[in-house]
Amino acid sequence: MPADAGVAFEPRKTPIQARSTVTVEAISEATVQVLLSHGAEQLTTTRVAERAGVSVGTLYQYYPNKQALLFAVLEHHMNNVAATVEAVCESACYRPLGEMIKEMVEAFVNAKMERADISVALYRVSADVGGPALIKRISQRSRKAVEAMLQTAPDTKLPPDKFAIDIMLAAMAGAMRSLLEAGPTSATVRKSREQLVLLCQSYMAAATAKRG
Amino acid sequence: MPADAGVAFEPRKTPIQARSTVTVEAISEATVQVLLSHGAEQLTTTRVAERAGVSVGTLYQYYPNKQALLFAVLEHHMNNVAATVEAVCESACYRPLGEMIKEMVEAFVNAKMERADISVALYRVSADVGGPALIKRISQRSRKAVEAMLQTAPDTKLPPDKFAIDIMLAAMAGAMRSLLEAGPTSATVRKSREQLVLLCQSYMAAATAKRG
DNA sequence: TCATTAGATGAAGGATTCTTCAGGTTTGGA
DNA sequence: TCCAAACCTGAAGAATCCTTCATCTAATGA
Repeated sequence: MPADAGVAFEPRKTPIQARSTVTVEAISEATVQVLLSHGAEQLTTTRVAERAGVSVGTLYQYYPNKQALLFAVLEHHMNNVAATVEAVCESACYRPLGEMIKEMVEAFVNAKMERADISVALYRVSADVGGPALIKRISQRSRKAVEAMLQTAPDTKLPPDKFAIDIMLAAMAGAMRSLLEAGPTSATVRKSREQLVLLCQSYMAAATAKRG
Repeated sequence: MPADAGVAFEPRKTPIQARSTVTVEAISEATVQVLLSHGAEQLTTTRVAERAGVSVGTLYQYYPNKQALLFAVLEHHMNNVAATVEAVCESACYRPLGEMIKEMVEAFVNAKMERADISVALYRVSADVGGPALIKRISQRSRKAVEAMLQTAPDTKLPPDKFAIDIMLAAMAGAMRSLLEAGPTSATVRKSREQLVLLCQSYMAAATAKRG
């Protein structure tokens, strides 16, 4: 059985006073900072607390354990990206298929690049914290958003396949991961974004029969 | 700086007698077994040695540290997959573009599925062992093989772009990872393989101008 | 003002793991 | 047969790290 079965991830205490709200945010931000400066391997609860300017005990008042802390940061980051994609999906309804895809893919790439360093740091953490399960959950949300958008496309005949959308999103995310981990230049990013758009466009065009 | 900077990965001693060759293989295999039965988190050098039927000391005679052990297993697995892809690329030269891609993608999917359990276990380990660097190295090998194959395609005009091939391979691997981590049924695998072929075919068709 | 609750502290407990090394066993050749 | 090299052993050293809890301080409201 996987190591992380049945560990509590829920926060232990909810901030009530303004003071503790600040503390919790400081801890969250410190986690990212430590991840960036020391790497996942060297991230200890003590170090995070230090960086946040609080004591370890305080950290454990809001996060039941180290995993929960990392999970919270991962979740926050992924929610950000997913929310961005969902927003774009809504605003791109009723446009031609190619444009929809372009908007969506570019939004995704841009959201990831916005905090490229954090993305890379979190890749290293993801596996130890139940990342795959979280990814599955969030991917599903994104898939629904994309699916809803595609159904409003004027130039497709077949209803877009759930399965195909999943594949497309996984491919997009996978290519992006590979790109981020390679430490891309801004020129590389531009070119990748363009190619990724083409990739998704051609696949979706092939997966949904065209009318005219 | 990343945690794993400057650690020795080279084997400490090379097996000479037949006895030690057996030992090293037993350790390698035991690593995979422990990975599968206990997960990456619970993998300790002592447990691996136990499973291999040797003492920890013996393990450290051939692997300088735990990372090196995991890295060796990861490298072995990835080399396997890469070699399979390269072989197929050679044998599919001079065929129409679509067929080439189909052969290549199916070979990749099949190779990954062959040892699906190991693949999943290794995903969890990859980040802690310098996986990204290894992936980069091996991807490059695969890309060259694919590139060479594509240049023999009779029905393309533009020379296939290095960059585009990288994107395609990363997308393919990323989608496959997502699939494997979801624990697919054999029906899902079949459908995914088919869709992945379509994804790569349509992208490559779009990226290389056609003649007839 | 004072009692009550929220919040913070950090030394110490407890547990685990990686890795070494001094000494024993096996192998292969002379 | 005998020795040197190869190989194996596993208890113990050493280093971390996670997490707790008794205690202290700050805020709230009556």
